[in-house]
Amino acid sequence: MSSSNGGADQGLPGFREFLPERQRVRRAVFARLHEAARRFGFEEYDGPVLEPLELYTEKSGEEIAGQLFWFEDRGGRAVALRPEMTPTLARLAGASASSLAKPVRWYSLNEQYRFERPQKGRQRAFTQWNLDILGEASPGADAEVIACLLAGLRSFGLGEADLAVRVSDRRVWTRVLELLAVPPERHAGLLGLVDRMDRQPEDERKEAAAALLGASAPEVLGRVAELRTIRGEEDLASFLDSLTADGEAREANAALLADWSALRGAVRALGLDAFVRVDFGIVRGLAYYTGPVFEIFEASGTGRALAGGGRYDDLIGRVSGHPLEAVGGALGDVTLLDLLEERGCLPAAARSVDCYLALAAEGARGEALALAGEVRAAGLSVLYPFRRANFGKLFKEANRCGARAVVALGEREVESGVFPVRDMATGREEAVSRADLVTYLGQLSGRSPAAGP
RNA sequence: GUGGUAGUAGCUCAGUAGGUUAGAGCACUGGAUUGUGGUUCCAGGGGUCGCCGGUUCAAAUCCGGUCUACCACCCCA
Repeated sequence: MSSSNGGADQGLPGFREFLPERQRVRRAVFARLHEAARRFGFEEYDGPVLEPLELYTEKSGEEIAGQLFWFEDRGGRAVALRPEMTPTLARLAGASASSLAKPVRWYSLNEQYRFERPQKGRQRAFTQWNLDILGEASPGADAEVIACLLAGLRSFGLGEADLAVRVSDRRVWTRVLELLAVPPERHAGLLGLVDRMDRQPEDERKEAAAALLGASAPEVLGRVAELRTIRGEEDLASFLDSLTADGEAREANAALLADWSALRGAVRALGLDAFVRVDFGIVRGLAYYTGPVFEIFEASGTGRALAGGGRYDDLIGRVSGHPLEAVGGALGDVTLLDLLEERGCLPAAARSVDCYLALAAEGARGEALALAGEVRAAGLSVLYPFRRANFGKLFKEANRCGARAVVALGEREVESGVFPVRDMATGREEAVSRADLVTYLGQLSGRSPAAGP
């Protein structure tokens, strides 16, 4: 609830809080992402939350600082909360590039920060799942990254009807713009227009294009619009060749297409063709991509991006001085959780405890605590009440805690040394002697007794 | 940074010709239930109606500001 005036009682905008009920679900979601990474042989790494500001400004220019959480530390050094993992990864990988056995598959799942206005699907602090394959230039690596991201999403029950991977390629764009004689320094501006093509009014776009390209704007815009409609390799081939009659240029086109086809082939062989479509409307920002780029969208409904990535073969060399090919992708938890909730695909995550000790007589407290110690030492989770209560209330409490088993501990049990243990799922109750209790509870919980205190 | 909409109990929300003591469901606590859970029934606690100011005999209600949230733009690594 918002209280008074945006003070310290409120928390910062864009920073979420998770009560246990919600956090359980988040943990369950993250567990599936970890699991997908494991199936694809990715190893987890992590890095600092705080980095030198230059790590980000050098790569993307000074303007980026406006979208970072950054400040001067007490030693006068400009630092920033990480807005993404890739620069950190580039440094880590670059530093050990010569001693790494390539290819490397690394992933991370951690929180990142951007100083932007929060809105649908975007917070200032968010958890992102990052996957990267380093030291491998062939398109099979790109396919693996896409496949693993899809595997993560599919593990929640999302399928072909829900997800679409739209694959583009920065080299194709660069090639087309070259053949259209667009000066290299204008590429970024034009790609920005492409990125906005669905949102920006046509006359506005024409105006911007004219400002950027002068007289050639209509011709270039027409060709660009054509490229955006291409959905297959054959169409792409004839489109590229329609831009030039030069023999050498056409050979270069063919080489590009061969690489592109190899990616499509790998995706097909991995059984993912139904998810993937060619779509040169995808440009992926303007930063450091050098090859195929992709975004994964929610196929039905709002069509917002859930994940994205691409190849960035130059970045590690630029950051670290040790060139290393790289392809990666990332998936954020904000859009993912929204989508899973909308679809009813959130993993079930009920509170649970292996065993509840129903302490109905103060005289049994000593026995209960001793038992709790033994059961916990055996690796089971145990709860018991701090104050004695009637069995009715204790069973209610046990139920609320998600107890799988309840041990009745009253006057009678302490005297007799025999304890009724109730299986809360079936309602069945069995009398168990004190000596057998720990083993019995272990069997009931489905956990093998662990060693150690 | 720009624009639109909204803010009433922990949650979802009722509540305007301005008029005693601001309501419901869910959740929470207690009881029915002094040896056995989920259901049911009864009772209870919980509110400066986001905040500050203004208009008025009187403001949850009207006006201004402010904070926050949501939505869109910018941006999207």
